[in-house]
Amino acid sequence: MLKNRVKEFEKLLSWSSENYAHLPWRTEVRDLYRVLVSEVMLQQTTVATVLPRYESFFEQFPTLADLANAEENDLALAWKGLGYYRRAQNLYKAVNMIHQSGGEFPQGEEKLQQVPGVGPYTAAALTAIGRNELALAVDGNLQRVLSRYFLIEVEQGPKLQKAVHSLIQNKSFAKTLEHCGPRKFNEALMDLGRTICKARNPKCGECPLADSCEALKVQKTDCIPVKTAKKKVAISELKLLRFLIKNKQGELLFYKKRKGEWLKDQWELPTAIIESEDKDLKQYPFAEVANYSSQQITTAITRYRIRNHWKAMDELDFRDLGILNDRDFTFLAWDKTQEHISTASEKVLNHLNEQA
DNA sequence: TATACGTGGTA
DNA sequence: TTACCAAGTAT
Repeated sequence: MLKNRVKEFEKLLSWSSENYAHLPWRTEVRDLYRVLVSEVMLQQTTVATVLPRYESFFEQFPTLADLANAEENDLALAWKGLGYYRRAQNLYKAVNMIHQSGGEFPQGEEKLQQVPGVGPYTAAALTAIGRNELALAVDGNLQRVLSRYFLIEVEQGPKLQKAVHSLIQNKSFAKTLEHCGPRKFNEALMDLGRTICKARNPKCGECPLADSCEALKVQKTDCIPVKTAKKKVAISELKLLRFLIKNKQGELLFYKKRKGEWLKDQWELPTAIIESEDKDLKQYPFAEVANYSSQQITTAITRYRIRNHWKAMDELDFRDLGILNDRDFTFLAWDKTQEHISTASEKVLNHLNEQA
């Protein structure tokens, strides 16, 4: 019965030929290095966030060898603002591994997954989109589109990802994929998921697959993919104080975040917790300090909403607080430095700069 | 298997 | 404003 779907997927390709998103990484010829970088950049990130950084990244690191031979700090700087900074650290490991083994990417999804930062999705994307070989790159879009289309009522998460990926085990489905062209097929499904078969308010009226969509037939597009039963982690309020400690040159004091902390290897303004709903939070020391800014800058990280306040202080007075004793501190000209300063610290400083 | 990991946009 | 969403992976 899947056989009957072939014609339906031809409608998808026909739709795609009219509505194909001409994104900068969708070149005629694909360089696996570029595919890897774009796939990693796009993980859990919007296209709009990646767009302004994509070209400049490859001006700076044109080839895999260039990135492998670069200073890791330069990669970290190029990644600024993209979030999930571990991705950049894994990407650096990945290109070095591949560079040292001759510059060729491993063959097959299984071996590709041995590359740092490459999981089931990226391995399949390198194969299907990069190499145009038979694979199904099951990201959030494909999970949503295909679980609706085939009415796969498996709870969202790794189980659904596997269930959708297993469609490729079906000979008829695989044949269709091959017939359409793995790259074309995967990209068409992604475009459909992003623009039509959206998580909220899908535009089924404009969908080329509407005639044969099982979820639409039974009016279940709203409840597929099936939401997980477990309750969502609550957002926790956090009030931080950022200390502004200047030396005679007007540079500010920063410290480097360690392994196991948020924003590992980034420089941050000396920071203390003023208030926290999460009493066990160990990211910063607690401190009782008076007379800090009444204004605040709001930031967020994982499940914390952060209200950032600030306070100018002498270095000696700061030392008297007795917090962050054993840290790697340095004075930096924050707006000129080639060091990686955290987004939150920069936001506070930019705000103060604009006021001045 | 559940949780951690950033950030910006939208309803 | 809150809640959710966006081309996942590592542990």
